[in-house]
Amino acid sequence: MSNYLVRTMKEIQTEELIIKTAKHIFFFKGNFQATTQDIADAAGVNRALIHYYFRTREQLMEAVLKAGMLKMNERIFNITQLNVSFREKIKHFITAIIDEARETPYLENFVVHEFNRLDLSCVPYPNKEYIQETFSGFINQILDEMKNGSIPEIDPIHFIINMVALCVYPISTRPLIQRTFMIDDAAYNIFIEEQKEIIYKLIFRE
Amino acid sequence: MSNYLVRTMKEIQTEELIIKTAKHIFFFKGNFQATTQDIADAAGVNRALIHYYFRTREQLMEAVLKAGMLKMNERIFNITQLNVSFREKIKHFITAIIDEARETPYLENFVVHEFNRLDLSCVPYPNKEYIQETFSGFINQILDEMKNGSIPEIDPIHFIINMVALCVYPISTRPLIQRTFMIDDAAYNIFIEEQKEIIYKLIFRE
Amino acid sequence: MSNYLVRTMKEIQTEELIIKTAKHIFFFKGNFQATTQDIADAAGVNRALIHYYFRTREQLMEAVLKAGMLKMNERIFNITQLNVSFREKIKHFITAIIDEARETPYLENFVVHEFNRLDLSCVPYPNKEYIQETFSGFINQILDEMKNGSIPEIDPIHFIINMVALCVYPISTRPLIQRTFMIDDAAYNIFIEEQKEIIYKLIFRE
Amino acid sequence: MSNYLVRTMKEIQTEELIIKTAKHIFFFKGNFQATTQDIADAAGVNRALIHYYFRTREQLMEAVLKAGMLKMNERIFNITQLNVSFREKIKHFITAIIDEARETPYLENFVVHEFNRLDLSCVPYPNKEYIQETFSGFINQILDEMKNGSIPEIDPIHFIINMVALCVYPISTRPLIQRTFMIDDAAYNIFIEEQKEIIYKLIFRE
DNA sequence: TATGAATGAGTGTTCATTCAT
DNA sequence: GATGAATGAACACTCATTCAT
Repeated sequence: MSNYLVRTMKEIQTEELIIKTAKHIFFFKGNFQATTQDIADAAGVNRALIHYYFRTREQLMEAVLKAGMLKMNERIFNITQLNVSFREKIKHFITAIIDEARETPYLENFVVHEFNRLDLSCVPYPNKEYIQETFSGFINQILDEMKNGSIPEIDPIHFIINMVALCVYPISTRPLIQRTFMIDDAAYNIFIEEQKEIIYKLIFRE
Repeated sequence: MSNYLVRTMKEIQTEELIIKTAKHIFFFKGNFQATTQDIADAAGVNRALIHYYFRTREQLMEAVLKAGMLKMNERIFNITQLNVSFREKIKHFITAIIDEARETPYLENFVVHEFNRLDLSCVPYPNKEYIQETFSGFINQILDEMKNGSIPEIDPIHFIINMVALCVYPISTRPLIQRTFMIDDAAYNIFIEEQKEIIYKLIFRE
Repeated sequence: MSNYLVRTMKEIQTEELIIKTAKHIFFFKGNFQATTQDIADAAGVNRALIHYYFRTREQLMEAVLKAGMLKMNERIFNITQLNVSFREKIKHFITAIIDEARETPYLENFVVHEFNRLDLSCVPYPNKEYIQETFSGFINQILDEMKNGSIPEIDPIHFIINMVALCVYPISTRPLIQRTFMIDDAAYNIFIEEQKEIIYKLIFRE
Repeated sequence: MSNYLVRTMKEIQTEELIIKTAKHIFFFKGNFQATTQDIADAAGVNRALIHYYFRTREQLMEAVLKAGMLKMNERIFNITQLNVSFREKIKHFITAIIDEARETPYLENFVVHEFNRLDLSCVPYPNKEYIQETFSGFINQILDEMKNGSIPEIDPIHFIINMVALCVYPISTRPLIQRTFMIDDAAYNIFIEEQKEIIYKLIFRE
């Protein structure tokens, strides 16, 4: 392998390591106030390296935010691309969102938090066509299912948001729920697995 | 009125003003990084007064956190105390939670955020008996309704959490949803009102 | 004295102390790279106090720069206001500039240095009328003297600048000259006193 | 040509390029705070190369300072070596100093600045004999001219310094003067050319 | 020779906190 | 009770410097 490639790989590795660590801190740990030192320590690198690769904390945050938004878009995009029955799609969707939310329980909160903190004009608007393209097929399928009566007739946006709400909310508020109802970690994992089934049944009125 | 009383009233007023302002910043604005200066400015008081009344920022945060948890408990407690039919109770519950969530959209996120930040041992455990007392009547009522088939038979905890999820999630993630689906403020308010109806129908399978 | 006045005086004292120290460091010591810590140490105050009063280092620098420019303007203004003969005026001017330059040997260099560093548009332009008003009387007097032959006929601007050059240059480049010609401090002070006489004689061709 | 020679030439070229660029930044631009990155960027080389050739920033500064002092010495030395009449010598001197000062307007300021910054013991003392050798002929010539009355009788050191002052000061304080008297660039160039004539006439009382 | 990656020391700045009044 | 002044600790960020290649 040439020197060039070795260097490039090293660079990418460290940069990747930093952003991966930052994502873990923000999305998984939910420590929105994490300092550059916190991130550097967690990544096992020198604090100045964060500035070497991202110049400012803010630019790192932007990179993390963009990655977070991309992750959310992909979550929906992936499911809409599946070539299976509607019921199968929904089953996959629920499982995928819940399982991913366990890995990044504070993803949505972080994104909302950054939206509040930033001048929203800084955050690039989603491409309207891309969104429509991504959703239109899925939304049409939802409308079809409503017509044939397998699911209740409501605005498909409500349908999607409610489905996501039922998946994500119990995970993003997990510490709160566990304390309120005094559920331990093991029990909560079971609780979440049951939730998958419950959401599915709720949607299809079984 | 004696000087003593005047001072006391002033004290209470200022202390209340500070905590009220802090709650607004944390629960409504979602600015979890707010500095004591931010809070003092918003309250129109001198920064040092915050320390006069609360000693440290951390103790103010604790007071806000406790107020937040109390607010959430009361939300549920109030509804359980209503002497109306189950369907009416649920209708009230949905309306109350959604309307309150609009006033404090980041209440849950803030509490979770503080749980993550703090050594959990610092936060006083909820009184098990109090929780049971509060919920038991409501849970029994839910179980009754399940038995007579008006709502699906699931763990009542799931039932409550899902109902709250459907109410709170669309409000706490409002900025995210508005951007993703390009919904403006006016349309979103209508969206939320529709959501009340949709949740009710979803619960009672109408 | 009322509390208000005491506090105000304290504030002004410290703020004055900081800027006075900064002026000493920049104008007298010529340490243009002085850090806020250097200034704070020299003033015997906490570094954060500099930010308390001036918010940023840059704003302190601006205040110092403005004070420096004012000082230079006043130097010329004061001399033009004297109600004495032209020869007396020049004698006063030379003495005043040299004596002041000894107290602030790097004043001009500092101002030029800041001009180079800053976007010049930030530095407020001198008021053309004010400058004209200040100089016009003096310039007319110079022109009169030229007409009656007591001084050589040149552009009065040249006359003024050259006079200042002869006063300031030997002081602002003092370390350089002392080393080049191996002159010790005592000898240099004598040298400067002689210079006063020499400039006067050079101007009036005595 | 052998590899060795190629490397050596490249080495010298790059080293020369760096110091030439540094001199330009310090002597011409007057940016005394220039970082190694600033210098590297201006030279179009990698920042680490500066350390490869000069080990530390300080050693580069020393090299630049030495070059600056040498430049100033040569300026005087060159003129003393000319085999022309005293008046011609002075005419050359004035023109040479002013024209060179235009190319390195901050040379003197930089040297003084470094003298202030450094422990003076670091900067090598000028060789007394060399200075005497260089100046003695010139000084004797000045003394001769004083005796025959073509120039006023003053300490020759004063004579030299004042002549340099009149040449250098209007250039080193150029931004300050231009602003004070609101002179544009074109007019200032004319101003400087006039100054050459004025200094000559002032010295010889014409 | 040349360079990107990496680091420790330092710099401006902010902040919670304390104190005298 | 209320406030401006003052401070130490922490923060993001910069910079000269080193090192492996």
